[in-house]
Amino acid sequence: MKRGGTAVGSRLIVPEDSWRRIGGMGGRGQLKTPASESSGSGGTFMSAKLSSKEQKKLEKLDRMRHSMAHVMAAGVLKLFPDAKIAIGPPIENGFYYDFDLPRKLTPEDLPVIEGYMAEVIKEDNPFEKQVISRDEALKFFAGQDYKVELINDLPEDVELSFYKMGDFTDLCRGPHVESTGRLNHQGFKLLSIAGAYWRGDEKRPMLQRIYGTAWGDPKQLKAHLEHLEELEKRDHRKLGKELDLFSLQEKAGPGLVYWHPKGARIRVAIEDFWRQEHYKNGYEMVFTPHVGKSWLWETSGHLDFYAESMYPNMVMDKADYYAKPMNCPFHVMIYNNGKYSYRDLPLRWAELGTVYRYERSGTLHGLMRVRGFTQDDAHLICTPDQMQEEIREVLRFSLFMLRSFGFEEIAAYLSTMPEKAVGEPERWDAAQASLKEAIEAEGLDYDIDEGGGAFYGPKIDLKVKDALGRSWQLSTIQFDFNLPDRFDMTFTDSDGAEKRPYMIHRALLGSLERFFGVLIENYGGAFPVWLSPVQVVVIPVAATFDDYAKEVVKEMRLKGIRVQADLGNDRLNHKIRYHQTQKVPYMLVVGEREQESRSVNVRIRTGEKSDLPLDEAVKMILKKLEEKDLP
RNA sequence: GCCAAAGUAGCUCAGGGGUAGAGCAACGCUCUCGUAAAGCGUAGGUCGUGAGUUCGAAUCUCACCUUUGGCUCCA
Repeated sequence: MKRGGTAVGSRLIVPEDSWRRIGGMGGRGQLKTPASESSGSGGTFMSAKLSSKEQKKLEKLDRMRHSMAHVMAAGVLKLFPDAKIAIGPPIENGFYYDFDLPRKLTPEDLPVIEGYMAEVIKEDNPFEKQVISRDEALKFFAGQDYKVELINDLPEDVELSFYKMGDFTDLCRGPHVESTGRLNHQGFKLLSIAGAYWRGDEKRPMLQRIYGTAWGDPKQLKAHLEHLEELEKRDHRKLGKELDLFSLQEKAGPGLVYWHPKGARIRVAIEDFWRQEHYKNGYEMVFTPHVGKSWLWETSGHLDFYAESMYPNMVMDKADYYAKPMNCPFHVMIYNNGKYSYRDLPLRWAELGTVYRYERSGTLHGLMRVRGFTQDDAHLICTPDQMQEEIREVLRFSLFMLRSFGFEEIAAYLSTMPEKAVGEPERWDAAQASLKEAIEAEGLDYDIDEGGGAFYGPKIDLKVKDALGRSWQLSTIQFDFNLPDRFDMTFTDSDGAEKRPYMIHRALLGSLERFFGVLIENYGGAFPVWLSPVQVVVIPVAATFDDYAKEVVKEMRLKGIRVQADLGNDRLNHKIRYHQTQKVPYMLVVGEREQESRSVNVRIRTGEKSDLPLDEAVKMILKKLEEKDLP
């Protein structure tokens, strides 16, 4: 495969999800996304930072979208008078409503429903609120099982209200717009149909959900739809194919990533930088096995709490082996293989460790959620005295790494002690205080998720905002009060006593696979020069100049530049077009003029052109490499 | 895992009970070319896998695999 075509399609972009912990264990229930994630339009990064004016605007949009959900339900009831209706809240950029319908919806139903909705809007029906007693409400919704359940589940002291709009009445807390005329009949679009469990519970009935987007006017709707198109263009799965970066192959197992040579070039660039910076920051590298005997996972507790996320056992010599879902027990094994004193600490051990986790088939998603991935993992083992300094340093290091990859907007989330937790409260307090202190020292915006930490320790997560305004959780710094106990880790303190060290897990980029996916989408495949798989292509205007082109390649390759000549039989225009679609940062066109003056005509990916002496061009490119800049 | 949709050449897709199609890419030849697609030709497919219906299946049925959109944003 060499030259890919283009693709068009239409689908919703998935909100960022893949929330990966790096250490400890426990079920999925312990995963918590930071608070303040979901509200607002256009993807609010830090809801707390919104001005009151922006807040008001959002409230207005939310109200409009909520009303739009009612309008859609009214439209669906016209199509299916027997439909059972569930819930229909406003969401980011739009709304949805869940239905229990007599037949499966098809995409062809959506325009029909849209038509009904436009009619309802034009009718300019007022939204009328009426407070209603529980009995009346139950009577009204007799047969509407979901509504009945909702009513019964509402606390006794809550005032129930109905909103009536035309002949559609819904149990609703409101608020709504005054009347449907306030909605823009050209400002909404139904986007997709999806299955959704009633109340998100997989043991309950599967409902049909219709998602829609709604805006104040057609212009905003258009802008939003264009934004969705842009997201689609940048989809890492699409770009991964077009730029020949990676693949996932069903024959060989879902959720397992193949890094092709061009993707591997990028990964190696990332890893080289990563190792170099870790050594500069006082880390040591370790390498640990991919599998370990059950003793390890019994001791760590993974087999008790994490088994359903692990690949099943392999039996060899009558012993059970498991592929590692986390690196931490192995790092602990290295620690416990020796004896350390306070003089040896802190230890900072890093590993690009590949782990395997069973993810449910329906949750796999390109590089973003996979079953085998490489964490840029490290464990810090230190004395209580060193803890604060270690946290501050690791946070500083995280920010440096993220910024090196072009992410400038970074926010922190601090998750604190949950109800069920291991470790003494004093240790939690000390750890939380040091996390908070470090965040403040770096001047980061942050939110606190009270009680949102894992049972084994508090943590800081860092989220970055990408070029399209989406936020991605990448770094995580987590205390672990569990493994040191379970593995009985100790160090000898200055008073000769054996004491328990602090252990901190951390991943800066998260997983290389996911980080790669984020990078691809952030740059839309047009990477900074230092990450570009092919940095320079030399194109002779005719075969007569092949030798000079080869000479230019040789010269640049010696300088460490990833360069190749395109000596194919194709036309110049064709070659330029191809390498442009491959988003190669620099094309050097060479012909008679250039050969005679030992120069090159530099065509930058942006379309800019300039004539430069060969050695100047080399210098310019090396500078961009050094600065990790775009071309 | 569950619901829905999809899987046809390396890529993007059309077709649809009766000999498998296009464009791009690949390969060959011609042209020797100055900044986003030269021309002609050749080759390329167990139509996701397996079973079934049928004289005949890529097409219809069923099962499985994989992919895609969703599955705690609460009346």
